[in-house]
Amino acid sequence: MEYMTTASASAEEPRWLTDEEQRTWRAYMNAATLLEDHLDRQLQRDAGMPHVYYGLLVQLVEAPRRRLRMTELAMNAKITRSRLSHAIARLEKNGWVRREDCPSDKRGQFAVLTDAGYEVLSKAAPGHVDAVRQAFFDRLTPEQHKALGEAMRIIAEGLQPKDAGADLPWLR
Amino acid sequence: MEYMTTASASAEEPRWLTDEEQRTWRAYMNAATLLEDHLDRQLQRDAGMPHVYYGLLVQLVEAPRRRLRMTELAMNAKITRSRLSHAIARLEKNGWVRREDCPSDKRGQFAVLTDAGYEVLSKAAPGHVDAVRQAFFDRLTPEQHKALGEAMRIIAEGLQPKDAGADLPWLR
DNA sequence: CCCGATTTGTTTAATATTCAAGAAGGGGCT
DNA sequence: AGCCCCTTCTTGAATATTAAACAAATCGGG
Repeated sequence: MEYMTTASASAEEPRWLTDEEQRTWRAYMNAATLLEDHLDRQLQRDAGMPHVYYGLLVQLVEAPRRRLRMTELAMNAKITRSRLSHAIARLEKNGWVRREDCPSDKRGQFAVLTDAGYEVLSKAAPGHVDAVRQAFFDRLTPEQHKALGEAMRIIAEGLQPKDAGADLPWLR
Repeated sequence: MEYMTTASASAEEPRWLTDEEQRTWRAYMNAATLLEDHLDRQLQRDAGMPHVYYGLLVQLVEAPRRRLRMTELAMNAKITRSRLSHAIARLEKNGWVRREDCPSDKRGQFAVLTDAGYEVLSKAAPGHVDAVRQAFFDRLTPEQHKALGEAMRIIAEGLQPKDAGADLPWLR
């Protein structure tokens, strides 16, 4: 009951969320859920792929020579290597990405954006930007935008500690 | 290329994101991805269910007589009825929820939190609150907290318009 | 050089979600 | 009643993700 304000029977009384914190947390969860659903739907309709897959193509198009090592791509996208393997397999089947061996490390693989991948990205980008703007930026004041950006940077940083044994998705 | 700053070949030049907007959007996506992964992992480990399922139990424990109609529960959780049907089936198999017919509408079903469901929720709640605090609230100033809450409320509202034909998950 | 530990990436199975379709009841209408 | 349309919820198949295990290559000492 992450939201409970009342007492409980635990040994060390947990610091339950205040009403204000609950309201913020639920607003965050609701917005995050609806937003991801919205963008998934838009991209599935207009580009034939979910939002995460689209994000992978974006990472690739921005990378030097349009290619990235699998682990680096997983790190940029904040996902596991397993998930990435499956995703790249699907994108490869679509002809939007191909794999290449890494010359310097025989274990390594590059994911490379193909011309067809570049095409589908170019076609989908304007509609996606519109969707993001309409749902997100167009509704926020500059102050809210700024505060939200800083807050999210802090949270993202906090969830990827530099520690040795940190449980990060791309190292699992 | 939702992040592109450069020109493109589209008919109406899309309003690409500014650098600042790109930074905010990526920070948001990174934080949201890492946060969901973090909470899913914590709850899977400590309660044997993903974060969304936990959220369903929370909705039920707060509802009168610990029960909600399927559509209402889907609406509260911002998910599709199909997804909810599958989720409740799983929670039912665990003995944490049971279904009941609605007397006034023979199509209707209630999802009801069982005592076992209440137990698992009570045991998991403190650890979950800790995780949310540590990843989220403990890192934000009161000002950031406030701004973020307002921003997310606006975004969530914007994504569930009152319009007749709106494409909302629980009406699909 | 050799060995054990680590890194890299994939694979299989289990689980979860989406998508399209459909069964069944409700409600308004003639 | 009969008809049509809408709402409610579920189902089965396709897709996506997680979890656990693994092969192969690299790395760091001895």
